[in-house]
Amino acid sequence: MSGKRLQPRKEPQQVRGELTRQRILAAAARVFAELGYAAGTTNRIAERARVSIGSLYQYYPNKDAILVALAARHLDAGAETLRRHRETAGPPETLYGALRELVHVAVQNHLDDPQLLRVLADQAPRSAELLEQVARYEEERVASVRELLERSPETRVSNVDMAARIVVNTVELLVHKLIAGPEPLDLPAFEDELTAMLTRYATAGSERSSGLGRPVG
Amino acid sequence: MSGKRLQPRKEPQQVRGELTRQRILAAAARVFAELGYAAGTTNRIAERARVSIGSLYQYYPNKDAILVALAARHLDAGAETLRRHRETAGPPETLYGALRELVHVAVQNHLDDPQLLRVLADQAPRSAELLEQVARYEEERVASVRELLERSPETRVSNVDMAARIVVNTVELLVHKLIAGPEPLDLPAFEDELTAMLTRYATAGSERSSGLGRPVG
DNA sequence: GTCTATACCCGGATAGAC
DNA sequence: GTCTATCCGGGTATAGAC
Repeated sequence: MSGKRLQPRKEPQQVRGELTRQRILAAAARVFAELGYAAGTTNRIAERARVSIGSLYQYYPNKDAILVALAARHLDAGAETLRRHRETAGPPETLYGALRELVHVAVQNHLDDPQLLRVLADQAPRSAELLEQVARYEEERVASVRELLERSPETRVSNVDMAARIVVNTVELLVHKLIAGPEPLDLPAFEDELTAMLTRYATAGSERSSGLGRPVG
Repeated sequence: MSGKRLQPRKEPQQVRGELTRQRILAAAARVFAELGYAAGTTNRIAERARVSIGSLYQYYPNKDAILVALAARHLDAGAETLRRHRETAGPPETLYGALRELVHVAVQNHLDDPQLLRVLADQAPRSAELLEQVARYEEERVASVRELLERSPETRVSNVDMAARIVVNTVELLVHKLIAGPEPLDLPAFEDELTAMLTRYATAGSERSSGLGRPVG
């Protein structure tokens, strides 16, 4: 009973804790991006976060959990990117517009830390949980594109299922690879060309019928 | 000077040696394909090859060398696939034919061991040597496609450089991912659709002008 | 609640017998 | 020329002091 300590310590347990948690995550992002998953050791992450290895393990039970947290953060960012885009651009009206949105959002979503994203996609340990989560997400997008193709009167593809898989994966993979690649990329040109390819594919050359900005060629 | 051994031992040094060498390589292919590079330990490879770990290191100086050998073997197979294809089909005459060949050869080249190919492409430790070798190979193919696009009168793309990069990478990445994927793939349909996408892109919907087998749509 | 020190494990690679 | 046994390094994770 000696206390004269009202308003004790604000709430450092919560705030500072969350802060160092973020520091660790940020450090992990950079270390994984630079060295890959295998060479990105927990010691190195702790060092980069200027936190001892012991502290790191107080926030994350193991190395894998850090990667999962990073992945979750990326998925959230993806949804957020789409939301913000629609906030100004509105929902797409034409097939061309939808495909352009698909491409644009993917590009935006990979601009911040392409290297890390590549590690996440390529070297992530295929834990059943994470694997399933990603698969479900992809399935979702494929279904959405398939629906888009079916609904749109401009569509000319013969095999809608296959087309949807091809479109989604093409965007995803190309963006991953080309943005993360060593040589700098002319982003607007890239978006234009990729969107053009997808649109011409989906409409079999009848892209005049939609609200195409520039009738390429 | 005691010998009564003419025709001594045939030539077991050469023949049996090369044989176990191949056994090790085959075992490594399966182990890497199943477990990935990190979890595919040399011990496990030796075990699978029914060879002791000591013997393994007599044939390969380190783990990485095994991976490089595997990669080299794949590149050779690629060239061979192309050669055999042209042997019966002849060189492509039209833009459509060239793109179809590009797709078909890529698919054929990934049919034998897709899992392994994925490990090779994704998890290979980025040793400068291997990295450069792959980059050069890709640059080669991009240049070839660019030339193809420039030469062909049917071409309608606005940005030839970008288009060539997109085409080559799309084929490479899609084939990797979709063939290695869990769900079975309708190969002929896949080849048809992918070729259609690339052709429509390159010719901007004027694919009627070439020797197109089926005017899709 | 953050640190240091270290236990524990496992993989790559080598030594040396046969 | 193939084996067994082992070294050595390093990475994850924990114990326990402060």
